[in-house]
Amino acid sequence: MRHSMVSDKYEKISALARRRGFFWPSYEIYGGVSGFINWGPLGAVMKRKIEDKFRDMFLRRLGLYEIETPIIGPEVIYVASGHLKSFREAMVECNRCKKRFRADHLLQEFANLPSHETEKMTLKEIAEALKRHRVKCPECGGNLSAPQYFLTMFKTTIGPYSDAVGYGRPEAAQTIFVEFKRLYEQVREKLPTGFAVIGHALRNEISPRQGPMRLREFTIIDLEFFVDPEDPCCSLLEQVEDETLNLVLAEERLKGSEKPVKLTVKEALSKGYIKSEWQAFFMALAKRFLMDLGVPEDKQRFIEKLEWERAHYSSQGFDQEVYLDRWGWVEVSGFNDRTDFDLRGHMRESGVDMRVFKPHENVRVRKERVIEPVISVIGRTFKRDANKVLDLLSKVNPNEVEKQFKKQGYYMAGEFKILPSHVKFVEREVKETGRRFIPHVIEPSFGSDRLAYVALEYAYTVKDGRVILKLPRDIAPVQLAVLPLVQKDGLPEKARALYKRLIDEGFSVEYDEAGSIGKRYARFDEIGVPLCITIDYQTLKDETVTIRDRDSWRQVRASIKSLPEALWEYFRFKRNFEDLGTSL
RNA sequence: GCGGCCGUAGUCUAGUCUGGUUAGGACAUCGGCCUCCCGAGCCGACAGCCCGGGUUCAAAUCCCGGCGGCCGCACCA
Repeated sequence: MRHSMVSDKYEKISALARRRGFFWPSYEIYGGVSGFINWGPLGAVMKRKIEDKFRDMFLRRLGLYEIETPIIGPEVIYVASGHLKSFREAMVECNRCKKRFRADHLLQEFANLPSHETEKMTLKEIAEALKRHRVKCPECGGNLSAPQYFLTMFKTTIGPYSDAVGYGRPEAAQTIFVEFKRLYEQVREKLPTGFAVIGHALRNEISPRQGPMRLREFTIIDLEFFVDPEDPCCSLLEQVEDETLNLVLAEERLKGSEKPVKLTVKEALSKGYIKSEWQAFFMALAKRFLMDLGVPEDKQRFIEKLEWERAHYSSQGFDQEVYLDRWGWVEVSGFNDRTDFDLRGHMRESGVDMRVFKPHENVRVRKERVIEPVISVIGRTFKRDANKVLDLLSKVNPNEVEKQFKKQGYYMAGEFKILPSHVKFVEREVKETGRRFIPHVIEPSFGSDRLAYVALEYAYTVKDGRVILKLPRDIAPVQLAVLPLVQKDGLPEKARALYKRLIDEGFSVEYDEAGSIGKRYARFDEIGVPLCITIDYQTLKDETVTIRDRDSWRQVRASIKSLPEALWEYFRFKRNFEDLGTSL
């Protein structure tokens, strides 16, 4: 961290963003509330174009789908997802110096309790343990307050006078899991398949700062990709297998180093560093995504999360980080193997079977040894409990029962002693038409606001003391500016006609005749308009215009007639600037 | 949430210590003049003491509280 009196890039970008309408803090006229920002006229368009780029790369091209779901959800959802338990921390405050600490950290440090133990403790148990081990404030030795939970979900009630508790979603993922059964039917029971939500999420951060980087309300892009755990191969791997990734592995981090290794996707998988092929695939895609947003590959890395850093649902996780001028490495996306954790949780709480059925290629007939209870004997022996016993026996493993019979002459099914006379073992033919299982989930998740900020930071350049936002042409909020060279001799009229024409062709265009031509170029450079089209005296003679490139300030001359098609190709990266006309 | 520093037009800033005329300037913006390709020049306009309370004849200035920002601590599932 730097103590800069000189303003850093973040400050410069914030100032520009506020002045020109990319982003700024919300509710400023009432003093502002930290953790909330507005995206302005330019920022909202740019952010939407970034989200559209995600839609193109991750959904359209892969045949996956986007859905739109509510932000508020009933409490049970966050019971099932584990957030109500995990999305909070027991904290204590020192009565003397007022410093606050995580209670579990204190217990681990001063009472030598392992983390898996402190994790399970209730508030009461934590309070007792703190007392028992005489834990004091590690800073000043003062007495600590009773532990209290701080829940980082926004809580509300649903309906008037209702005691139905609801929460703002801290991630959009749960709204997908909850609907999985129906969605799976709608895509005609296809696996693998995936659904994305691009929408707001809420997290009641204790003390958010850092402008658009850490918000209480932000746009999350969650893609939940469902796979058969027994068929985890990625069918699209060849598209990315030679893509290189900068990986900071957990084993390296445990040694206290953050040295990245540069490996191809293929290598990272074969060495077992990335456990899931689909995870690796999405990471590679994310790398390309960020490169397309202007972040060079050496400013990107994937850092493997250590066990205790991972979310409660994750079995392996990488964060994609981008190097930023002010904060160093900052997370822009996360890749988690969520296994069947979430669907299993919703099965448990709702009682709905979320398993999918996958038919075998051929119906298999298998001989199976099963337990057949001798009902008459069981009835006589267990009387009232007979049904309970039958239920238990239907779930036991026959081989295990047989083993116990051989070993000790009986088998304990719960509290009931089963004797060999209670059951028969029979060979039965079982037709296996398929299998039922809970799909596993690979989740790429992006913070849209961070992506937008990152794109701005990497676009921000200074040339001859002037700011140029070198935004990739497909996310620039304004595509074209049409400018009469001077404000007389019929040039404005000619320019306005061209402006209308280009608007009609579907471009986002600005018209501007105020001030000198240089001043206007500068203004449009500052908001990242890729091309300026200038109407000059030559235009009046031969219907040609100059097109000026934002980044090189070079110009070409082109006929008005050729513009619409050429420009469409340019903005789809099918044509270079030099090929828009003849060089000047 | 704690501590330190800070808060004057859209932006940057003078003035605050030592209370006192109409809060001064620059850039930006808008209008006009000028202008044949890179924030040119001239004229004019718009626009400000974070909010609340207190002290005082008088508060941008002193005091208290709040809000916000930056940095550090903590937090970031």
